[in-house]
Amino acid sequence: MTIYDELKARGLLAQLTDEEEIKELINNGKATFYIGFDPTADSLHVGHFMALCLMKRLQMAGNKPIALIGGGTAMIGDPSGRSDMRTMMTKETIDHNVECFKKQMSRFIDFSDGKALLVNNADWLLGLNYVELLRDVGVHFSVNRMLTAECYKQRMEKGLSFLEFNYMIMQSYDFLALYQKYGCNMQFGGDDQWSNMLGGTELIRRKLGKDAYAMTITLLLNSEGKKMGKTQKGAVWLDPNKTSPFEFYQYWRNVADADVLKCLRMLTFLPLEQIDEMDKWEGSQLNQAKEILAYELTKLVHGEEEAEKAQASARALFAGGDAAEMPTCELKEEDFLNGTIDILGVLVKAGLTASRSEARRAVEQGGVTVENEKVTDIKTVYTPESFAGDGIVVKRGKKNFKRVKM
RNA sequence: GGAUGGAUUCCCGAGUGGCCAAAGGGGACAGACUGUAAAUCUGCUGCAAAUUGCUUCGGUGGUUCGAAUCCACCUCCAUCCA
Repeated sequence: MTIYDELKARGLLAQLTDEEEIKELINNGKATFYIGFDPTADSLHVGHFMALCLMKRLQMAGNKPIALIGGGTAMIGDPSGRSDMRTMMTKETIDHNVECFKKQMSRFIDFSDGKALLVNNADWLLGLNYVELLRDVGVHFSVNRMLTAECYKQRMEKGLSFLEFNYMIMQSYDFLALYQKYGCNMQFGGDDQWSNMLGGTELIRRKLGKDAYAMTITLLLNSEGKKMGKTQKGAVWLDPNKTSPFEFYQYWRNVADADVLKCLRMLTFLPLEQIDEMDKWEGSQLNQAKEILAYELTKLVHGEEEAEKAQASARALFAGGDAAEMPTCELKEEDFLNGTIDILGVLVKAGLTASRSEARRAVEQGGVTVENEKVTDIKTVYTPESFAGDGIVVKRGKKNFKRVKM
């Protein structure tokens, strides 16, 4: 199976500028392609992960990837898919984020011996001269055309600043710069980047009279049409300090039935035959598929050892037993008042609830369990001895656990 | 710069002097049912020493016994005019 067919079978391809040409290039390892990542946070998240996987797949097929970190474009902020303006980031924050991105990326992509490149567009964007750029690049953009672009449409209602309006131009300029510097002839990105990417191919054609190609990856949406990889608390991060391997595992373990197969195809490296086999599964059997998905992804992101641990913990916990690997928190002397701490205090200290009021509600509604015993009285108190040794397991709801020690 | 409309709790959105911690919906959370799923039903959704107290309705001052509601100024947003 060719790489192109595989990508297609996995449902990764969304839009392509020239299907035949792109097929030809990537199947024969003749593509030098880039994917841009704007350092808007200090860790990559699931959305980035998908792009990195694509990079890896194409790299394995002999193509040369360029990972572009948008240290320059992040100064502007991409309006695509946003209903309001991003908060502006300082240069320092961006620089810090760029460093974090670099570290995380090198775990996934092999950058040795020029097999892949890692560049930062701050290197060429920040030094640009305004008037020169206008004359050089600005002439090739039609404002009328730009305004009809999908990525600006949503913003026409809410307002769009000139700053953000220029994002497309910067991204197009990136493509041109990479084309000239490294012979980069293709750009990949999320489907929400389509109009920005077209800007680049067009600029190259007008400026150099050469052809360059663009291809977008399907956005990972759940069955409700929302972007996956987001929780109430925010994104699911790849940084174990921001999203622990256990939480990461649990996120995938809990995806909806309707989304498991799609996730397996798009995110894992499991052979398609194996996934097609799982496609026949129904009902509660899908639970196994979820377990596989969670395990595979945790393994890819955090390594086999962490994946094993997360899986073992999850199995033990939901089977009602005890688990060695569990989020733990330690109480201190000062958490006790007159030698005791009440259940509300424990819940708050363990981070299981945000406030005592919330803790009170949880207990009153029968959602709190300590050592597998339901707590019904909000006045229940504990002494330091209760937390001695391995501590006690406090549970709020069905899926929030914490081992509380002294 | 001018005119008009607007800013309410996580989001949308009612409220236009006391009965307002603020309707309704969404989301989130908890319970039942289940398969760590979905759907459904129920509860719940500012904080706390909790039948009470405290802080919230863009900001600052003011009127009033009493302000999300009235007045003044300011900030921001939208639309139209320049």
